This record gives sequence, structure tokens and C-alpha cells, in this order.
Amino acid sequence: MAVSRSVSRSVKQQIADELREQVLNGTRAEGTKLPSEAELIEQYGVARNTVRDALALLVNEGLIEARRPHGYFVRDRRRMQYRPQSDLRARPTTAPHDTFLTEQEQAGRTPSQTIEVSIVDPPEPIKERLQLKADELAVVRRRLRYLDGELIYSNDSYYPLSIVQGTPIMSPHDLSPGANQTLADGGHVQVRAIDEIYVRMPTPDEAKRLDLTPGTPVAEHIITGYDQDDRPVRSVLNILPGNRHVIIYERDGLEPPDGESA
Amino acid sequence: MAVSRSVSRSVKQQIADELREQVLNGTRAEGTKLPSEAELIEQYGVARNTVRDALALLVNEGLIEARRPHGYFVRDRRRMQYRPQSDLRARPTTAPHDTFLTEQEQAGRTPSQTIEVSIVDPPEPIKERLQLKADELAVVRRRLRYLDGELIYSNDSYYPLSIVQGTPIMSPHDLSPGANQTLADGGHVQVRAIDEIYVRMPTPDEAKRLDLTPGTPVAEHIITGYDQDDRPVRSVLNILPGNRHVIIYERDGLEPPDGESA
DNA sequence: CAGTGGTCTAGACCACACC
DNA sequence: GTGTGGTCTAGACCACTGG
Repeated sequence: MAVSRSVSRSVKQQIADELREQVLNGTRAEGTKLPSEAELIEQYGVARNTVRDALALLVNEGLIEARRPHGYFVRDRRRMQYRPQSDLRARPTTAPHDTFLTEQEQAGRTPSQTIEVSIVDPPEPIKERLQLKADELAVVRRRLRYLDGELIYSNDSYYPLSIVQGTPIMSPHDLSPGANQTLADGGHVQVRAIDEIYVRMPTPDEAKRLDLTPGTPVAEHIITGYDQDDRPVRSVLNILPGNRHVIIYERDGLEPPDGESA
Repeated sequence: MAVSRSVSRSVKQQIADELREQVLNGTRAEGTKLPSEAELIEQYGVARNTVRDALALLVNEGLIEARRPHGYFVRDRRRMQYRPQSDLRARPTTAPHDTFLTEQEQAGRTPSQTIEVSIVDPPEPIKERLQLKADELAVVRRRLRYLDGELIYSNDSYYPLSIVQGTPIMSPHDLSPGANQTLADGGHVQVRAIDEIYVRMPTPDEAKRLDLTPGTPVAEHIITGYDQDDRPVRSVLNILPGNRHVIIYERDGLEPPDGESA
């Protein structure tokens, strides 16, 4: 119904507009099924590829996803809070070892993670950030993190091999005293960190590993920590699917953010 | 050439893989033109739609873009640094009024911006953050920011009308003492801020306004500032095209970031 | 005007999950 | 099996921009 030719807006756009509106205003709720391609073909009286083109627009906007062979569904837009700096805050000495696990449990969800430790020649961007020499190796602790059984993001922590050799960091278990404490025990107290956030579409590898549907961007969040001598001691690479997270920073004291200041 | 049928990987995937590899390893440099659809059709011996499907994959990965009627081109992957907290740092009393303008000039680029001020019934998310009553209005200063003549992001600052009524914030010019100083003059010193970063695909409106090509995600960066009485006094909505920015936070003192902590 | 990508049609065969 | 979306073909007409 109701597509008109010879209007400036193309047919696929008109179809996409109508469906988009319904998704955004809640007429079509999150998780509900859209009409099948066949039904849309009949409703609008157009060719299959035109319907598919219209649906592809919404898929790439992140609004809907195809679940073959069940149909197209409205995507879930709820997000979990991701607070990179949460452990900058004061913390009881009853040391919780892993902020991810403890925070999410407090939120009433069931967190879990897999850990895999290996010694690698790290990717170039990490090498730069850790200021490693060409042939210098690093230890990486790769984690995949789950909430209520569902994979939500990956977290890879790289350490220069030279400073973690023989420490508990090299064992593939949760670190009971925590990685920071372990680094501090080795004489490296982290006093400064730089966070970088890149927003982009995932590589095919990432899409596969994190099970991302088309139309899902990611945040690549890299944290590089420096010790009291301003040497980089850790670089963490997080890949966060955009549809599942809000990144939150809280800033106390002093002046404001971007915009007109002073 | 060299696509094989009856392999597990589809033809369009094989074509996309080959081109992607060339883009990523630099064989095809940023800004260079890809073969036209017609040429690819001949090279691979497939139908036009198959070639178009392959190219669409790369477009949606953000690697290439179509510039009609010139052809497909490898996208630029350089990014500018965006530092939300840059004016948290100590600043000389020789008050630079706008961090965007001053920082970018220092970086040897030519920044400019348009400013548009209006009184509006703000969108729901902003209303919540400013804790406005249902019928309460806000002043919005909408900026579009350019670098070397090219639009790079939008910055909309919302203020509760009640606290900025009659102040210089309501005039559509650069604020010489700065917005924060102006707020402080009115008795509202910002002492705390919350940053939220949402990563998503742009709405069609945003895509048009910021001239985004398909395959470009955005970061929606919302900063809400609170005064000494913990009242929200400003909420800033930035829309940053993912392909043009790195968001950077520097954190001094204390403990580390995400991951296993002490 | 020629060449580009954008839109649209009408068909075909396939893999997959569910009944 | 039946119905779903995924892939692929072979054609057509269009709008735009550059030479």
C-alpha cells in the first residue's frame, strides 16, 4: 500500500521510512517480527529485490536484523553501562579482584568470562603503545565476557613480557589480588592512563568472534597505563559492540567538558 | 578473476575479501579509485548485482565509498583527536574562550563554526538529564564545527531557560568569557559532569546533516554538568562521525581502568 | 555525450530450521 | 515438506557529472 512512483523519494526509501517510523515510535516493539519479504512484496506491490533493498537499509541502520529462517526482527536497544574508570574511585580494602564480575553481580546479573593467556608478538598498535622494541614480546590475557550467558565484549590485556615474567599474570586464572596489585608488587605502580576510543564498523573477524549482526558498529577502547617512571606497563584492548553498551565517565571537581569553557 | 563456485564462501564474499585485503594492506591506498562495476563484472565474470553486493559489504564496513558518478574510492582513515576533558586541566587566566577553536589552531588547522541559538522544548533525553518539568523550556546553542572548511561534528548545548534567561548565552555569538564563566556569574559553578557515549549508526537526519556516507557509525557524546548544589545546569549533545575522530581521555593519579584491578 | 553508480524488475536455486 | 532469508543472473531505465 501507498508507495508512489515518480516521487523524489525512491520506492525502497518509502518502504524503509514507513517501517522505520513504526520501529521508532514503538508500533513495532523491540523483539517483534516484521512481515516476511513475501508479505511486503504483496503489500507494496514491488519486486523482491526492492523489498530487500528497503530492509537492508534498516539492517544497516542497526534497527532490525534478519534471523534466518525465521524472518526480520526489531533489534533490542537496551544497553549495559560500561564504566572504564570505575576503579579509580575509592574502594574498600576488602579487595574485589575484578570490577567486571563484582559490578555486574551487584546489578543482579550473572557475569562470567573465559581467560586465555599467551605470549605473543603483539599487533603493531599495541607495540607502539607499550613502546616495545621490534623483537620484544608481550603477554596477553584474552578475555571474553558474558552476561547471563550472552557474549557482550572482549577484553585483551597486554603486558611487556619483561615485567610480568613469572608473575601470577601469566596464569590463566582470575587474579586474586588483582592485576594492578600484581604489577605494583613488581615495582610498577600505575599512576596515569590514557583512554582512546575509536568508533568504527567491525572487521569480519570481530563480527564473527563477537557474533555481530550487520549494522552493528563497535567501540575500540584502548587503555594504556603508565607507572611512576612514566613507562607503559599495560595496554588493554576492548572491543565493545555499540548496540550493547553505553560508555560512561564521571568527572568530579573543576571545570566542564567540551564546548565553550573558561 | 579467480572466483570459484561451490566453495563454502560465496562469490560476493570472495570478491569482497580480495578487495578488502588490498585496501587493508595498502595495495590500494586511501583516496584511490577502485575498478568500476563494469570492470569488476568483466574481471570476475559475474552479474552486476553480485559485484554490487560485494562492494556493498565493503561500503558497510566503512572501507570504501561510492562517489557517483566517479566510482568507488578507498576511504580516508585518519582521525582528529577529540578530548572531552581538555579544559579540565589548569588553564592560564588569559582565558581562551573556546577550546575547540584554540586547540585546533594550535594544531595548525583552520577551525570555524556556525552558531544558532533558540528556545526549544528539548528532546526527551535532554529533558531527563536537565531534570526539566514537562512544560519547561531550554535554550539550545547549536554549533556545527568545521576544520579546514570541512564539517566534522555537531555540538548542541542545552541550558534550562530559567537559569540563562537574559545572559550572554542567549546571543548567537562566541561567548568571550566562556559559557562556564557565564554560568558561574549566574551562581552556577559546574563542579561535576557525567559523560555518556553511545555508539550507533546515524539516523537518516544525522546522515544528511553531517553528510555521512553509508557505513559511517557515530558516537553520540552527551555531557551533563552539575553545579555546587548538584543541579544539572547544562547538557551537551555531540554527534561525532566515527571515521573522523578518536575520543581521548587522560587520567592522572590513582588506579587503573577496566580489567582486573586491585 | 559517455560513463558512472542508483533503482527496479522477474526470475532461479540454495541452506536452513521447524513442523 | 514448507517457508524463511541468502545468493545470483540478466536485463532495463535513470540521474548525475565530467569532458
